[in-house]
Amino acid sequence: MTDTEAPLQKPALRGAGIREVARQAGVSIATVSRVFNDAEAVSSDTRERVVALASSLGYEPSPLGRNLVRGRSYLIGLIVPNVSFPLYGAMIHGIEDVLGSHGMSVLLASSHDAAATEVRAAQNILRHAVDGGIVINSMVGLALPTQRQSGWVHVTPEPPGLPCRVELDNEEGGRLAAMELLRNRHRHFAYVGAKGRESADRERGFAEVLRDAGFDYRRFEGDYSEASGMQAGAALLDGPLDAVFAAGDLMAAGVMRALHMRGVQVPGQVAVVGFDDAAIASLLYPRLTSIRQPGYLMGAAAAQLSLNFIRGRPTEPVIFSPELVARESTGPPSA
Amino acid sequence: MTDTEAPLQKPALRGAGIREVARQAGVSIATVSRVFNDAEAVSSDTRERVVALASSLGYEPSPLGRNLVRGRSYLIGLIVPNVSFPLYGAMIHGIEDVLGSHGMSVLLASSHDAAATEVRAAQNILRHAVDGGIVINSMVGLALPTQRQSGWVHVTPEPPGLPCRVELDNEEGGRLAAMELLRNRHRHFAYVGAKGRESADRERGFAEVLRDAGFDYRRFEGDYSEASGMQAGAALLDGPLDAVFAAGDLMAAGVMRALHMRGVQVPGQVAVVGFDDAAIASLLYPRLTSIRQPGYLMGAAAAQLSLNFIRGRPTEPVIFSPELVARESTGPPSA
DNA sequence: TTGTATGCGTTATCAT
DNA sequence: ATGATAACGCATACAA
Repeated sequence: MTDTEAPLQKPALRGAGIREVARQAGVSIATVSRVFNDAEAVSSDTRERVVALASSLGYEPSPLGRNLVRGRSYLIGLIVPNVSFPLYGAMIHGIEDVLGSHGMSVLLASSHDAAATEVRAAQNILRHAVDGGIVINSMVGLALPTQRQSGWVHVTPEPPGLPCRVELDNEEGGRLAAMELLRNRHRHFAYVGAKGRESADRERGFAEVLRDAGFDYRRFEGDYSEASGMQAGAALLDGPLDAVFAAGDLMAAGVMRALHMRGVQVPGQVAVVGFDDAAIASLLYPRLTSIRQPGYLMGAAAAQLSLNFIRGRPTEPVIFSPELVARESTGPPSA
Repeated sequence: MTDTEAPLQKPALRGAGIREVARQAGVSIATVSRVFNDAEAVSSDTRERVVALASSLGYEPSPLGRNLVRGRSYLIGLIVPNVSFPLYGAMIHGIEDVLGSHGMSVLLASSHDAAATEVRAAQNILRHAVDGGIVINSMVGLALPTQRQSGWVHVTPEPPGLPCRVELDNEEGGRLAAMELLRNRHRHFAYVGAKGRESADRERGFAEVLRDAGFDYRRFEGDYSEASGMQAGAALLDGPLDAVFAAGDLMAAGVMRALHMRGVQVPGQVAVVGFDDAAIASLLYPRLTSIRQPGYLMGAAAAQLSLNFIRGRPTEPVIFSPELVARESTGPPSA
């Protein structure tokens, strides 16, 4: 993939500069600059002349020069574990929208769920004089913003002390799942979780509601993969079971596949709730009830936080509430 | 979301500049520059002194100044319809890897499958003096690179005349699907397509192989959505049917759901092949046989093309071959 | 309203 | 091996 370093030929041929426009228009470069920053007053006469000449010469102010003199790049770095994960896609959408409406753009780098790659991604971004940055589910955590001044907002529950932070109320998510399952009069519950604080928070909420209703539950620890969900499904069938809450939709899919392979009806015999409301949730048989994270809004909030920071405004953590998306996997048996 | 335009406070506080480092080290700024571009020879004595002082002052060359004098931004614009779509995610991965290994970064903007948004995305990117650009499945087509000099590579089959282009051999994909279905001795075929050239190419290959084998097929036009796939499934059951090729995995999922709802066994009674090998393909019941696009490689190729263009090298279209990923939906009946 | 002049932080050329 | 110094393309304070 990496070929021998090539000659990187001289600066790409440039079009007319501000000087040439000024010369031909018979004005100073200051006036041309003013026209394009339409801040101060320019006589509509000269303005027209300059605009006409500029467009005929194909002139546009160079972002490079502008950035240098202004001391900013209008770039916000974004480190994301995996672009394809639907939740992150929604966040990116929100980030782009907010940033775009403020004249900023997204400099992307993926961490691919590995600490080493995340560090490389950060270095890649830091080479670019970004005005700020957003990191989704950082594995490196606080070690990141060390370089240069801070201004990085984290979208993750991990480092609880962080000032610039957007997170989901995972405990509430667990509560929602438990309530949905209780509503359908189940009795034998199970939680399929994973390592990390997110899963722990979800389980805490789940356990709390069940306890208050006088129920206990069994647990299985997976790793958010479908395979681990299948193991969970198989393992849990050893005992009485009629309701499963999985900390991720992929694991929920795995549980459902395991049940399906053993002829267990969903939701007839066992109800299943997932987490994230990924695109696959509505494509499974039956369609999967899930706890949705408001990804778009979380991304938008992160972007806004970043902008606030740049502008020197005080920032404080934003916490979002999840939402239950009820589908067939907890509803009445489907055809 | 858009608050009142804020004061955008003065240039972020800067650290020590090259001048300060030079002064304290008792050398000229030229020498400091040389140290950080370790191109020419600098006596290891002064080099050490400069490096030590720079790190103690927290100095790093400013990308802004460097970019200005070099006339490039080390940025490649990337316009993608939808970040979440797994195929595009794979492409982005490839793009990032190649670009990153050449010191370039990705400036991201999503088009969200709408022409208007794509144009906004392009404008957003063009504000940044990118050195080049990649656009995946452009809806605007050739209207895009008009502004500034070209240098944009397209990942799409749409404008066949484009010099900088990466595309998939969709016809071959259709052939692969037909061969897989023929291999399993089916007789009553159907194609579920959509508008656009991609679908047309896939159908052509599909039809060609079937014709050579002495078979005909029925057709249904959807729009790549699961819902349209369900309609197709329902409609096609009006006639004899034991093999379906859908131009997208979502439509294939819809077909399978429609069959499932009517008690038709897959693959026992009807075999199904999808396209793209999206993540959902391996999560469905049964797991879906699909035609995989080598997304990572296509992205990598696009990035390489873009780099070549920047370096003034000749570029020519790259065409990739799809690959059959055989799973349960065309295999023997599963448990 | 417009022009002059300075500086932004760096690289690169040409001396030395 | 190192130092002056001239760009790079623009914004802006100040003067007119």
